[in-house]
Amino acid sequence: MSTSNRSAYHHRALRPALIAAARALLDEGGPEAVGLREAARRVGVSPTATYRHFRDKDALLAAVAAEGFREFGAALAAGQSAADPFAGMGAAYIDFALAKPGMFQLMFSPLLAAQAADPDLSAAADAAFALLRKRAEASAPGPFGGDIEATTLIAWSMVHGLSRLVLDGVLPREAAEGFKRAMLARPPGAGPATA
Amino acid sequence: MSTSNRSAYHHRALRPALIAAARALLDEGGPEAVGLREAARRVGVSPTATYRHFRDKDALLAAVAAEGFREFGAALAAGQSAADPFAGMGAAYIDFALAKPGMFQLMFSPLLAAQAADPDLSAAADAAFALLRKRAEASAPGPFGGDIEATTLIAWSMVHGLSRLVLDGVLPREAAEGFKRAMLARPPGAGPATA
DNA sequence: TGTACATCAGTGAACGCGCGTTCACTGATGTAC
DNA sequence: TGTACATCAGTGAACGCGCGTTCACTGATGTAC
Repeated sequence: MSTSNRSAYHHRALRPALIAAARALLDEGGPEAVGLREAARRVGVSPTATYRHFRDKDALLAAVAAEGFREFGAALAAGQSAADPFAGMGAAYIDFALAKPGMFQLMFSPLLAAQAADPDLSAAADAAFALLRKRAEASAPGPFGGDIEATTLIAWSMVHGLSRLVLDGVLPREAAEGFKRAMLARPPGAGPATA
Repeated sequence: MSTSNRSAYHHRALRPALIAAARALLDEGGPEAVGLREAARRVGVSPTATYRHFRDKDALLAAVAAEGFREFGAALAAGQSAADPFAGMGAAYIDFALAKPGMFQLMFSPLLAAQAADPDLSAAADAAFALLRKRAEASAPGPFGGDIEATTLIAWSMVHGLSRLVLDGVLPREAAEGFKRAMLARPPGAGPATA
């Protein structure tokens, strides 16, 4: 390691290290568990050092969430290359939420709206959401009519709601499997049912 | 007021007063904003007095959530007496979430699972959820097949997801109206689409 | 009707916690000449 | 190649905050006799 034997005073990669530490906290205890001081402690740096790289706590969270949205977009894109693209993307949505619950919760927290001015976060989120819309566009008319707006809204709401109900412990994890099977049996993108 | 001129030492109705104060905090700032100390402060009583009526903070929150679930159940029941019972109940679900966002978030927070042992909360939640299930039962087969489980899951996920996406500021409030219109146009309880 | 006393419902002070953020600072780096 | 110096990236101490919870306590209530 060429970086390990240099002076410890200058970390040289504090920003990504702080983001990584915040992610670890996110994984361990959800959005509530992420703190500037604790992240700094994990990296082995004083709390103050944080402010060299992030305006405040929300800026750090926004950076983490942006990373999350990029991974989310990639997962959705990969999902739609399944035999049934619509159901595939839906399954990818749910799988992401269940695999990275802390991240998912952060991404869909009020932070997103509060940090709307953050170009990195906004761009990452918009890109992911655009995938959903594109997919609905390709698959409309859905079972609720031909409106693309409505198809997007309904499909998105469905996978999002299922994800949250499972994450919040209202529905058991197996519900996600049942849901994915039902989606596959007759995805909303399959058009009107053939009676 | 026969109660106003008695000694202030014994409040006589501290429990409901604390619940009401907690609800007010919930309305003002969401679940995060609810605190034992602040609730006690509002009622004009020492923080310690709280412990005469609630084991701890979570017990107070559970009492508030139970109240919420009772109102939620009543709203759902009222909603299903609409011309289209399925869409009516769905609209009632969404309307409740948007009208009482703090309460809705508390009800569907990890608290519910954490306080599963609380009989009052469990009963209230189960009663509300049973209504959803009953409605799906009456309306199956839905557009995803005849499985009652699947119909419940899908319809519930839909309205829940839409509610959360709007509450979290991801979708604009108008989306809820568009969603309700789409539901009415072809509710999942209407059975397979007539091509 | 009056009184003793158990019980109930409060008080007030304190503990320990961790947080986000600001301040004045210093050590390390790298660039211009 | 060496040196002066601006800039950058850290430090350490402190502020003020509010929280949940525990402790030993006291004032008010209501019931038995």
